[in-house]
Amino acid sequence: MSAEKPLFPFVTVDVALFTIDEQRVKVLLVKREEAPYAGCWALPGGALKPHLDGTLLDAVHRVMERKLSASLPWVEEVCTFNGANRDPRGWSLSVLHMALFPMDRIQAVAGLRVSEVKWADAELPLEALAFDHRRVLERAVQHLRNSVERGALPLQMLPEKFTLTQLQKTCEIVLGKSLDKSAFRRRLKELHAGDIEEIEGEFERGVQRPAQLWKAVKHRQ
Amino acid sequence: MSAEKPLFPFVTVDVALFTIDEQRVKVLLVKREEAPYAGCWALPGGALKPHLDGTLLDAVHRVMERKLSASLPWVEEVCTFNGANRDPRGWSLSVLHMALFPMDRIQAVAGLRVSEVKWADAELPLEALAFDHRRVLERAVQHLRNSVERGALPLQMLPEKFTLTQLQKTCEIVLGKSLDKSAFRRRLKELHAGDIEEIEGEFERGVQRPAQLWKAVKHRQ
DNA sequence: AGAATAGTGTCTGTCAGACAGTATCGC
DNA sequence: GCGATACTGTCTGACAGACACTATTCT
Repeated sequence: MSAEKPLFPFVTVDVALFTIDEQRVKVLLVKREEAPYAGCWALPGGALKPHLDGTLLDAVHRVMERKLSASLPWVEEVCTFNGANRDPRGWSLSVLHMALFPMDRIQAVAGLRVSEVKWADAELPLEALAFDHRRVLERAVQHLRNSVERGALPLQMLPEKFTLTQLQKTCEIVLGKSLDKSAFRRRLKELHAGDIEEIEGEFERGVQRPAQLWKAVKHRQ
Repeated sequence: MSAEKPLFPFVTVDVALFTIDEQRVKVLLVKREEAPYAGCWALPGGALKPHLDGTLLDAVHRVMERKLSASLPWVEEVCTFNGANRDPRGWSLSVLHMALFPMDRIQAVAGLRVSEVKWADAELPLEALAFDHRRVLERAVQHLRNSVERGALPLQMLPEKFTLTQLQKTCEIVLGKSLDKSAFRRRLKELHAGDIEEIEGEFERGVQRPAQLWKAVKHRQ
């Protein structure tokens, strides 16, 4: 019950917010303004505020809306990182969440405060991150990849209207390997018939045969 | 910052401890002695004590050792249950863990304090459980099943020495469906060559051809 | 016509379930 | 030998990757 041995741990949420840009998986990083690790890049996150947040998910949305001025279309709990020694301020418990962000709205975020927020390559975390966020980020990337590997569609990374080729390319970038077009579409028809639907009469045009546009079918998350 | 709106949530660990008995998946329940839900059966668990526990996993082991007089051979974090309203005492965050227990040591636990601890059928949770533990248990069962479905072997539910038929039967009980012997063993050879090994010269004998005994290869968890 | 990409059909090798066959014990 | 279960080999159907073919636009 002394100051060094508090009865409660710090409870925080950390968010790995992923999108796709320049053919790479990107993650949102913020520059820490306060100690510890002031000036270091870190995953966005913040302390749970029981008087404001009904659930941890509420905390995630509250914290991220301040940083994004936009709401998150998809959030998923991944796991916790906890212990007496991972934060110099004391016993901390942080719950990692993975979130997805549409690639066509990157600018709305990146343009905000360039010196404080940036989209970094999620798979080349060259620089040091605050706390144990390097490990945390690795787990989040792994979670994303596993989800797609098991057949989940990262629809929330895409624009509202997208082509199947875009969807496939997104999966390929996440997985880091190329997929067969025919097999990919066969699987879509068999397993994801209820997740996406054609937008009748709308096509993406270019120097080629027009591509059917699709949209995600809204499920409650 | 008032008494009604504390700055910190309760942080607890809950444990779904599974084993196999009478051809069924069983889970350990304890009878609550204190309010709220006094007299109700619940999943074992307890509050994190930052001055005693280096990590949440330490808390799990500390809490369970008091109830089992035995250590847990396998513990895995599953997910959190949290919110302002799930515990009448206030904002609570409990981290669910799944643990496995060897079927040949059930008695060592069940015999302790029969009125306070019992092994209940994990898939027929007929009676009401304290808090939201019914949902919590469902998630834990689902986690166990998913793991085995994806190919994990629930080796920690088995005795130290076991036959492949026992291992297969255990998987079948968890999955709730029968498996093909030939395919099961083929997969063991291909994917789990490093996880189990024969105990040379040791066999399970009965009114039949003796069955080779195997043991789990120790990995750090 | 030719380039470019969308979208589809077919082939084929791989893998997993089905099932039958062989092996080895107790009685 | 018979019952019982351990263990193994082969067949086959489903599925997924490979790849080629057709379709439709712009230039």
